Amino acid sequence: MSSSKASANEKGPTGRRYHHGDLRRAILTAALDAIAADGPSGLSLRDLARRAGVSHAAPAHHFKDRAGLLTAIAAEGFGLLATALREAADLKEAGVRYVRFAREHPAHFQVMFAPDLLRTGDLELTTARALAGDALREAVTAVPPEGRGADARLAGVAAWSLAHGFATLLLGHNLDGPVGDQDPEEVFRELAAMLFRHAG
Amino acid sequence: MSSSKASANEKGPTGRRYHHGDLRRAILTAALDAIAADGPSGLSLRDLARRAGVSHAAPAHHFKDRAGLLTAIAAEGFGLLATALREAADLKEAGVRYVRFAREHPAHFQVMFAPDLLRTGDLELTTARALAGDALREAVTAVPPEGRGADARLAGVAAWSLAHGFATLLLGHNLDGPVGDQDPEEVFRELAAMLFRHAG
DNA sequence: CCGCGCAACTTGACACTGACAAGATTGCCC
DNA sequence: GGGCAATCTTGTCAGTGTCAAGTTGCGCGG
Repeated sequence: MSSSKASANEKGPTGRRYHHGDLRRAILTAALDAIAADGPSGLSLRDLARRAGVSHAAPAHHFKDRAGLLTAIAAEGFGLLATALREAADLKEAGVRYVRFAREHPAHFQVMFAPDLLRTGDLELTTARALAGDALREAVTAVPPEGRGADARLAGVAAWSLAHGFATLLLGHNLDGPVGDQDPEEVFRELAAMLFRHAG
Repeated sequence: MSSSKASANEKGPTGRRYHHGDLRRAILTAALDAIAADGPSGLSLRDLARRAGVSHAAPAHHFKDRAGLLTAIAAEGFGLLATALREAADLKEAGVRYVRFAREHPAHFQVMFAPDLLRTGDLELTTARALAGDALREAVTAVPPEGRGADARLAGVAAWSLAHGFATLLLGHNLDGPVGDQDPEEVFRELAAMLFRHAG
C-alpha cells in the first residue's frame, strides 16, 4: 500500500517490513514460548502472528494449519530427542536424557505426545519419530542381557514407560510432593536402578 | 414461545422439552464420547449442546466454563480411579488396574492429566485427586520392604511412573509395534515383575 | 389447590479464532 | 532490467466461548 522506499532491512512506516526474514523460526519459537507458558490448547495462530509483528494470515504460508504448526514442532522435538539419546553412554543415562529433554523442552514434549493435535501421518513427523525410536532401541540392545533380561523388546517398553511416565508426571506437577526439591534426574537414576539390576 | 400443553415428559413441537431432566449427565457422557473419538482439544460446548438437543448456552448453567466441564470430568475420573485401585489385592494388581482404567476410560484419563485444560485449584478435583493418591500410597505400603526397597516414597514414584508411562504410551498408540496384539495387561504384569522383584 | 420463587433453559449479542481467497510487495535469477 | 515465484497483507466467513437478559415450569409453602 505505502510507496515508502524502505529497504529490505528497514522497517516501514507501519513498524514492520514486508519480508520478515525468518518468519518460520520466529513463529516456531513464539509458539514454543506460548505452549510452555499456557499449554498447547490455548495456542492461537493470530496471537503468534501478532507477537512476530506480521499479519494474521502470515503463519499459514509456512505451516498450512494449526495442526501443521504443531506437527512441525513435534517433528523438531523428535529430532532433538534422537540426538539427545544418542549422546548417552548407556541405557540408564539415555533415560536421564529423556527426562532432561522433557524438562528443557517442555513445549516440544507436550506436543510430541498429543496425537489429537497433530497430523499423525505427516512424513517429516513419522521419520523423525522413527529416528528417535531407533536411538532408543540402540540404547536398549547395548546393555548386556544379564542386566536387562532376555527379551530386549520388553526391556525397551519398560525403560520407555518408566522414563516417559516419570517425565510426564513431572511436567504435570504430579510429583511435586514425592520428589520435592530433589534433583529429578537423580531421582530417576534411582528408579532406573530399581528396574535394571543385575540378576541376583 | 409456543403455548403447547406438552407435559414435562413429552417433547414439545420443537422436538425438545424445556427441562431436559438430567442434562448434566447427558452433557458429560456426550463429552466423554467426543473426547474418546477426537481428543479433548477439538471439544466444542456448542456441539455438545446440539447432541443433547438443548440450546447453545445450556451447558454453561451446569458447568460454568469449558474448563469447568473438563474439571468435572477429571474429578469424576480420579474418583473412578481411586475405587479401581482400592479393589486391587497387591501393588502389581493396582498397576494392572491403572492401565485397565486408562483403556476403559480413555477420555477421563486424557483429561485428568491435561493440566492446561483444567481449573487446577478446583476443590472437587483436588479432593478426588487426593483420594486416588491415598489409594496408590496404600497399595505401595502394603507390599513388604524386601520386595520394594526401603524407601516407600521412591517405590511409589517408580510404580506410578511405570504404570502411567505405559498407559499413556499405549493410548497414544506408541506401543502398537512392541506389544502388538498381546494383552496389554499381561505385558504390564511383566514390566511390574521387572521393577519389583525380591532382592537376590 | 394456588401462586410464587428459583432453578433450568433460551435467545441474542460480542469478541475472537481458524481458514480461505485475492491482491500487494519484494527478493532473485536469467 | 524484467518477470516470476515466494512471501506477506487485507478482507471475509463460519464457528466458538462467554456474558447478559428474558422465558418456562418445577416444587414448595400457604
